[in-house]
Amino acid sequence: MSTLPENILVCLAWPYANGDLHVGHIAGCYLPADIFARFQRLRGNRVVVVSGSDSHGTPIVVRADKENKTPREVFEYFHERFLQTWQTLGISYDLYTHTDTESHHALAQQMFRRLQQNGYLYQAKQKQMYSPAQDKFLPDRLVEGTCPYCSYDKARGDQCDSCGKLLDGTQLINPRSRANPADKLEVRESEHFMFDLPKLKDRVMAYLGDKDERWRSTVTEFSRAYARDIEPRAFTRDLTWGIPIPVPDSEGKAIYVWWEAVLGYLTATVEWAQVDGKPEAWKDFWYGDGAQGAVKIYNFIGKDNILFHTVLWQSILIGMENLDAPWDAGAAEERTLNLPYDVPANQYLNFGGQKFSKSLGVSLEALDLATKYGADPLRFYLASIMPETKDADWNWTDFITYNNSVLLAKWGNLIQRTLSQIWKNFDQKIPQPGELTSADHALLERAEAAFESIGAKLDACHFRDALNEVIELTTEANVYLDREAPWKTIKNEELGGRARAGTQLFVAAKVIDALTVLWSPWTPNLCDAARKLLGHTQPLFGSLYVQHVDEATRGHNVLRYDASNAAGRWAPSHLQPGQPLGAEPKGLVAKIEATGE
RNA sequence: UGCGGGAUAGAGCAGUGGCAGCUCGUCAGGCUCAUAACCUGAAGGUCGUAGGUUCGAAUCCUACUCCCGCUACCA
Repeated sequence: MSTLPENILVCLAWPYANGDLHVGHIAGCYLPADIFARFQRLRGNRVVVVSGSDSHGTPIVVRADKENKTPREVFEYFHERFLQTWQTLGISYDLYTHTDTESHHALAQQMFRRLQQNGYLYQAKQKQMYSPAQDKFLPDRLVEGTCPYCSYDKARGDQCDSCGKLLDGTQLINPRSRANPADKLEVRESEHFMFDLPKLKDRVMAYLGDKDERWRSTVTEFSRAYARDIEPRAFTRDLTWGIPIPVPDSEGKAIYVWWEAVLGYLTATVEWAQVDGKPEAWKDFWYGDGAQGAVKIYNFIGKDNILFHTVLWQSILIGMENLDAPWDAGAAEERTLNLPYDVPANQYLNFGGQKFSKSLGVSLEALDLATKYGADPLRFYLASIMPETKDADWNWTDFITYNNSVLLAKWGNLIQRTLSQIWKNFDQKIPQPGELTSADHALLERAEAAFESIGAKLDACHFRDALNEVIELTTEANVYLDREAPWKTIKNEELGGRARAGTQLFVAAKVIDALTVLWSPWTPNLCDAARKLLGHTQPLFGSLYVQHVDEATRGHNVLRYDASNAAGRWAPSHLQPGQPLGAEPKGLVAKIEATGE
């Protein structure tokens, strides 16, 4: 076993700021990452969670044109929506920023220069569609024309919707601009920078070579197959809405959004360190083993992102070695950046054919659902069906059922039935236990052992497996109550009377106390509420807040995590007899009624 | 067309060579502390199709079918 604390950097995929987040995004990436981060914080590790909104790229420009707005207005709107979504769902970022900050721009250009200096960028000409009217190159998506294969006359430059063939904009017959069909397009050559990935292939393959034990096979197989036959990829695009490349006389050339978006993991860590008042702290995660012990970098993503996070991002990190100012002005010696330790990629959550929105009158937008039903029911259901090995489906009936029959009926009810007896019959205080029976010991030992076994599963990113064990222990506590029946014991001196009932309820309360920690990565709000009832005064976790960061020419809002009050520990219960309950227990979990229309 | 993943009880899923499991739902029973919540038991599957390897296959091999992702400036 490694020694604690470890430096754990949790990187979440950067959501594209051109539309709201739906439950599929949450289940695939953000929720598992948050469960993991909360668990690691409870364990006492030094955890930093970073991500941000991806603000560049064509779709944002398209949407902006359509709505008569600037790209910046579009992405800033969705960035604010994302900040709300994270706060409502409790996705606990140490820093959630975006890619249009001055510092990200500067560091992305530094990445470009460093890759160039290290010999990994070269120039090549590419044919692309050019609009004389707009005086710019058009993205293939925005070009329309007749498909050379099936003659469909509204084929897009990237793909024909009729026959499904993948196309190149220059292949279209009678190409025209989708925005302005009168515009006569020409094929022109454009000079671009290419990332010489084959040069880095051996080092990437070596990196992928020893990942079998930890990584999911869906991730390793796919990545190796791709890396084996890797080819150069374009590093620049003809786009004004992006980060300009640091090359003289290259107007209109931007860094292809993918490369600078993944770089965000690094630049956001740098920004986190600055905002946190410890500008050098990012090095503890990106260089060597860090000042305070081993470093592990995790990248949580969806399956569509695998190659970018297992091959291409690694190529950048390796290719950027020996970074200099402004990253690391004082570094004299050669330095290499740390590569991801694990890339737990999930499959997709789909909505296959469900008539969800009609029956309940809501969409599957994550912010709406969390606002309407609360974060915990949504987190719990999504975690229950989390697509770890294959695609899953959102189902309204199941959502309601999972909430009502597991979260409420098993877990909420366990708290309610136990604490209400203590409240009524034991002076609102945790009872003093007498001698423990073998059944008492068995359950208490089980609750203690759960920290080790569930912890191991969480540490290995086996979230569903871990959750099942938490539910199992919750059921065992319910079984214990049913067998022991303190409500009978207290009325029957032959069974031990009030003293024995007090012991039974003490055992149950102690297991509940442990369960509030074991459940907390999934349902943090419910668990903190339960702990208040038990009489605890400090919360398990810290809280999220928005902070405004000013730079030279513009400012931006970031989400941060304040851990100063967090008192949770991933450790067995220390609940003491005599501790007064915090309040009269009543309905911690709300029942969700099916509208039945 | 290539590369990768998936197909197991009504639904959602676990199970990588040794009697087919879990949660929910259904049916029956118990309990009455608890938000009609809790607990026990039962019914329900020829493990996508067809072959093969093996004493033995959901699990390994071959072919096929369907679904998903990548091969796109949709991150």
